[in-house]
Amino acid sequence: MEQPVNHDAILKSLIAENLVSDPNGARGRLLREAAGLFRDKGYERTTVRDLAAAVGIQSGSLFHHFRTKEEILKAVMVETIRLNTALMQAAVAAADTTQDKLRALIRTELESINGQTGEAMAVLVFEWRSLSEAARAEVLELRDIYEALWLDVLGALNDEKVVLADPFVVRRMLTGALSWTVTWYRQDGGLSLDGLTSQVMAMMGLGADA
Amino acid sequence: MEQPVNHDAILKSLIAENLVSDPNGARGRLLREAAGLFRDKGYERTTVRDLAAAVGIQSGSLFHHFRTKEEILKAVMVETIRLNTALMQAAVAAADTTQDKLRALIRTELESINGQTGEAMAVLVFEWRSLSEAARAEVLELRDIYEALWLDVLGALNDEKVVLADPFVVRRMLTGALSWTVTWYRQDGGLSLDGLTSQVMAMMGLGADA
DNA sequence: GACAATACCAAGCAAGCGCTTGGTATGTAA
DNA sequence: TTACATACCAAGCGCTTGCTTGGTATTGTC
Repeated sequence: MEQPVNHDAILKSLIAENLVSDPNGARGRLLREAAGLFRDKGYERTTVRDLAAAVGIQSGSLFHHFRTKEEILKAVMVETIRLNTALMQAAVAAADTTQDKLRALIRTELESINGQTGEAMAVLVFEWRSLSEAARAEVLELRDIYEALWLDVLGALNDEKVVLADPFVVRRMLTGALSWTVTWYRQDGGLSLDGLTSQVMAMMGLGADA
Repeated sequence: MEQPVNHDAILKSLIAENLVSDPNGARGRLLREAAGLFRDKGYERTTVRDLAAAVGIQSGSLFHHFRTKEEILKAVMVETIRLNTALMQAAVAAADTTQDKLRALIRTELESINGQTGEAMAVLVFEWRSLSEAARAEVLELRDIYEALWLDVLGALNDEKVVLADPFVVRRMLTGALSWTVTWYRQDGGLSLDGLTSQVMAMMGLGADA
């Protein structure tokens, strides 16, 4: 029965802590456009000239804000994880039962992927290979915090014998299933995000629930 | 209780029909190496020089076998779908109950992704964007046949009220979940492909079953 | 109003890209 | 033996790529 946590408030506090760029600022706008381009064309196919054109500057001027193209990709990923971790934490905290917490996690991740910030989330999932070894390690560290949220809830459901499969395996299956929605789900179709969430729950044999 | 269908026999008959290249021939060897490189580095990051070096020829000589680099990607995808469709059909035909058929589909797809031919299967899933519009349409046509196999079985399970969620949605969730295994599952770990299949069934609330 | 820092432009470099070209061995058939 | 196709090499063309450089507006600070 979670009231959708205030997305804007969380975003604002992250901006205040300098953990996420203000989407109105130059840097934030670039990251937003970059996320969109990376999702649509892939990191490799997106040129620095594409990126620059998207925010209306010359390609060389990009390197005043970022040292390399890869640094842009990394920034997109890091800020996306930070935002979504915060959103997840709030959503889980607002839910009562364990099953509700799972529902909240699924719903929030679906929203992260298919909502306004979805472009960045898709990049996080599909452009992994384009990160250098060093950057990958850094991003992974943040990702672990995010994943721990899931494993806590799935572990509890396993203890309650509501979900019988291994929590690690279930989480990984859900990662694939939910992120894959970016390739086919359209919010303006006949299925709402809540409806999609219910379908996922139903697929796991979990009821319409409370 | 399906006896794993004879993989080699199916492969041979496809080669005889000229639907799949002989992996011992020059073309087949290149496609195999290409699939590996595309999976590991991505299509864009793989250069024609990489491809040529993998089979021990000069980069220019590639274009004696294929007109463009994209044609190589397309060939990898087309042949992979053809092989796996045939494998799927055999696996489904060999299973008795509907639930067994689902198990066979899951098991076969997991094997396709994580087994010997898995590299190509991963390419099929993750390098979609790199195909031109025209090639995409052609590959999609083949893919529809493959997907129909799944939808038949999932539709039947839905009629039987064994799986309550929408067959289309379930199939798409499974596509994501199963293909995502390529990023984390290692066959030499503690979990066998049969074990993994059971975990997926368990996640859907379907028993250890027959 | 002086002065630096910031944000950008215009131009272009070096490297790497997909692909072409002209030629040479090797195999097969008449 | 001649004739022709197949499978390759060596060289490199034209273009795009990420990124650099040197300079100029714009902004904030005292």
